[in-house]
Amino acid sequence: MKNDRKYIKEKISQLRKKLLEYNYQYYTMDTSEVSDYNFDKKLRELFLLEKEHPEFYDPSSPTIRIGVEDPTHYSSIYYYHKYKMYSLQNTYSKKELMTWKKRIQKSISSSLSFVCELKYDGVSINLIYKNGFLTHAVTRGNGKKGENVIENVRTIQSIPIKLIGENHPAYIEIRGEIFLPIKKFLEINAKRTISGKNPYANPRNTASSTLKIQNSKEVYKRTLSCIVYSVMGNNLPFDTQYQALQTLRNWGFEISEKVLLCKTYKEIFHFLDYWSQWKHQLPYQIDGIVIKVNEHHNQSILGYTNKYPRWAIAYKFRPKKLSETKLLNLKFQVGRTGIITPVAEVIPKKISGTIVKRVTLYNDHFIQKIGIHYGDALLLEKGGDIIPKVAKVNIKKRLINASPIYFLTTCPSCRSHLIKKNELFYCPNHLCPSQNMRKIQHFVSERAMNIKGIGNEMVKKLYQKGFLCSISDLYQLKKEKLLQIDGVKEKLADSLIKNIENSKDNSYQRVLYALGIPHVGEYISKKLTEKFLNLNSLIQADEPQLTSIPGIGKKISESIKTYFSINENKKLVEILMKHGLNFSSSYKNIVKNQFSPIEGKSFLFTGRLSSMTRNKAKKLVELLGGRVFHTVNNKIHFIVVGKNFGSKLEKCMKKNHIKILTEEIFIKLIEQGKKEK
DNA sequence: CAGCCTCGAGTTCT
DNA sequence: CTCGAGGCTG
Repeated sequence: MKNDRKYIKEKISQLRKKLLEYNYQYYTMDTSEVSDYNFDKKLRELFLLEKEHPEFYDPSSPTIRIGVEDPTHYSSIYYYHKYKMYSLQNTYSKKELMTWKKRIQKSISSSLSFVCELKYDGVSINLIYKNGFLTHAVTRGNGKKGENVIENVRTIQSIPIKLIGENHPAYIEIRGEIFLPIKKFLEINAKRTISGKNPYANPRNTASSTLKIQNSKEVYKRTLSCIVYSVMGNNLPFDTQYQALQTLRNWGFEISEKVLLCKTYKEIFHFLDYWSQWKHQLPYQIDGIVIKVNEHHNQSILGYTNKYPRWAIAYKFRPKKLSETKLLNLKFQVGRTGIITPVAEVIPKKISGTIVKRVTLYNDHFIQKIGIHYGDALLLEKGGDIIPKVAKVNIKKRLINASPIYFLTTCPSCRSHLIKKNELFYCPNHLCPSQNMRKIQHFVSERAMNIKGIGNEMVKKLYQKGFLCSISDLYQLKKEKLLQIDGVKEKLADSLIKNIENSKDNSYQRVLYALGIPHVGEYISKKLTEKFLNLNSLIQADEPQLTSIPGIGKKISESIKTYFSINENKKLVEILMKHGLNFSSSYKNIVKNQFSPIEGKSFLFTGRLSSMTRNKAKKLVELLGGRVFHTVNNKIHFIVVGKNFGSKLEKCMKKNHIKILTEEIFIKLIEQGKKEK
């Protein structure tokens, strides 16, 4: 009996080892010692043994990747990325690429090299390995938080469950792209068509929806692929992008099939031209080329903006086909701030998976630039594959008597004379019915007061019936009025009333944003409510007080002053206060504002710090909600003085309000700031 | 004052 | 996602 167990254990371990090895060979070296048939046979054998002997369970077993694990096993599906997943700055022109290269070269004195990789058109994924084992696979989501799709990702053969080799970092995140080879995509669609289902629009969408299928065995059958391109973590065993790729390959991953390490425009452009010509020969879709600064230390000098790394750019191939449709009608919409937006209504046309009926023309400048006439044949593309955009007009199909488009001179809603400010036309009437309705729609919207059940359509109906003429009417809306709206019955009416009532609990910050003061969005609202703890102090604030907030200048402060000087707005705020909406910051907010040493404060550095780089210091300050400037100005609270400091210190000493800190005190502040958090 | 970055505002469809 | 405006840096 004892021997028997020992034998089984040995057998299981052998099978696991062999399968992992085969798997690696098959998918990375393009050769295999074992046929698919044998591979499956061994896999099945292992599965049966493991099922009979659960005591030998091991999360790294190759069987788990084919989805035999109990799906109820998952913990929560949402997962925060430890390192933010950025998107890439992209460009369609070589000229812009040259500007980019010149720009980054300005901030870097040493010689730069670049790595060019193919940009696979798939779904971004963040693979988390702890001590060499795959533990999570998280979709990009919004860059900070994604969905854990580990069960499905385990079925992907080109992703190792255990990294090859030894001494792997304790924690790493590997970034890659999951995609579906074109051939497989066509097969899946052929099958779907036969069984009467709608075919998928393109391989990318298919890969994306495949990752979300609940049944991992189905996912396994679809044979997704994955390539990886970067590693995040501490003390990584390489210091260039090129080495990172080689390391990834040694760990058992697939990397971009073609990689170029180079220095000059000429080399980069040659790579771009080559692949722009030959991309169709590849068995998968690519939508461009990614160009990255090779050296990690140069990457960290360049750093990141809020959205992208400054050290990388995607050169995208022009979207393949433009879809032609016809301009049927031109509508002018009035936004909540009075901006008039022209929207083209076109013959419905299917473009990469969705039917497009309307497309924005932004403003008059855009219409003139493209040169659109009534009845024109419009060529559409999809910006980022979601929002349709007019690329150009098919001039050949223009009718001889086609008339050019003249922008409106009066508001389509209230007939007021429009005012032109820069490129935009505004309706100046702040009582304009259309603007008014838009304001209500904004007020109830998800990001503002988030009143569920009352969306744009509902507001429109209520507005047209005269039940909802201003924001404040919301809070005296009676059930009997709601019941007069099509499709509203007892149950819905009750829930709407309840949701309106509940919205009174929203924070001051949300309420302020919901008012819709021009130029005051979510971010500025937040800043304002942190500095001015109730509405009264905001109304009474003068310009210098307002502009002392980073991000608020003359225009925004003027807009705020103007808003509260208009009678209707004053009345509105008064009524909302009576209804019990929040017009002061919560206790938590007040405490945060008063006691955090870093949050909301601005720093300036001079001289060299001994315990960290300036870049690191900057990141720490920003992480804790502070700001870092590089030149002396009136918004600075602290100057941190290091070795060999420069003239900035002298300039700061002339300004009485700036506190001078040594490095030690700065570090203490940081420590304290971390504790508060 | 140019150039960069961030924010606000408007938009599409499932 | 995209465009333009506003704010800030150098």
